[in-house]
Amino acid sequence: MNSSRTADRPGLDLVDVGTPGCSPAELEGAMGVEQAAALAHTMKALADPARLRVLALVAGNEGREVCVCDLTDPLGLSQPTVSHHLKVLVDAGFLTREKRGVWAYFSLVPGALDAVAAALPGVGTPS
Amino acid sequence: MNSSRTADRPGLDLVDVGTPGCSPAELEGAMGVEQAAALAHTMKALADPARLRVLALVAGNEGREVCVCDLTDPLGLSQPTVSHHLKVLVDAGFLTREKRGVWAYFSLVPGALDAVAAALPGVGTPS
DNA sequence: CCGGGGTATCGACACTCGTCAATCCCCGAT
DNA sequence: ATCGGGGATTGACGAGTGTCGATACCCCGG
Repeated sequence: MNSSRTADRPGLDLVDVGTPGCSPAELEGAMGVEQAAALAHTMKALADPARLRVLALVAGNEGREVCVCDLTDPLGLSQPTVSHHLKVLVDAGFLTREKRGVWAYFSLVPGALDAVAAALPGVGTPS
Repeated sequence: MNSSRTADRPGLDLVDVGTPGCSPAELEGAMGVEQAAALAHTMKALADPARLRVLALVAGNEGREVCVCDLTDPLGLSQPTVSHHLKVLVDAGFLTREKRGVWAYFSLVPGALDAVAAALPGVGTPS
């Protein structure tokens, strides 16, 4: 817990003596804790170079479906690692996995990236 | 290094015999390694509940500038932790720090969030 | 029925990251 | 000049994560 905060902020010491100037809990726009955790969890799935490249590769070959063995070489990662990243992306709702026979084809969920982009705080709040 | 990949994928063995079916490096839209690393580094700054709430708080109080002591209470974090998160956000280019006297006021950089949202692979690429 | 090959899972390891207590710095006020 | 207080930095620790090798699964072809 934080202590102190006994000094007044200059130019704001007018309202009340009880409010010491830092407006302790008067801030608005506070994103809920669960909402922030959920969004952070979703963005953690994107905050990785390998996964971003996976998305770029899948997005760039939207017509042709992409399997795991297509990604190991361009990414320079081992097959278990690529499979792990794909699982993370599928679990986050960015990709869909369609297993036909032995091969697993991945395609990106339309609108998933846009939903994340729109959920960022302050995107539609200019000044 | 990955090995094998000797079998052909069904229905795609038509282009060339030299390409064994998984089209080793024929994928397009491959984001550069540095570019992916930079974007991932930027998104890592956003992939945290505390930092997302900081941005929401700053964005929700655009008119009133926000100092560190304003954030410790709503976030429930200690002052060093809040300062650390603010440093990360400033370093990532999402916030600007303006120190007037003893107090440090933070305001968000307009367009920074939108730039990240636009840099996501496949945002403007619907099918 | 058996073998091969693509894929997913497991265990382990190294590295990064979020958090706090303690401390230091720096500016304004007295 | 001295004091007080807001903010940044340091050091440390626990949790989370990316990576790989080894292995298990499972479907298809012969």
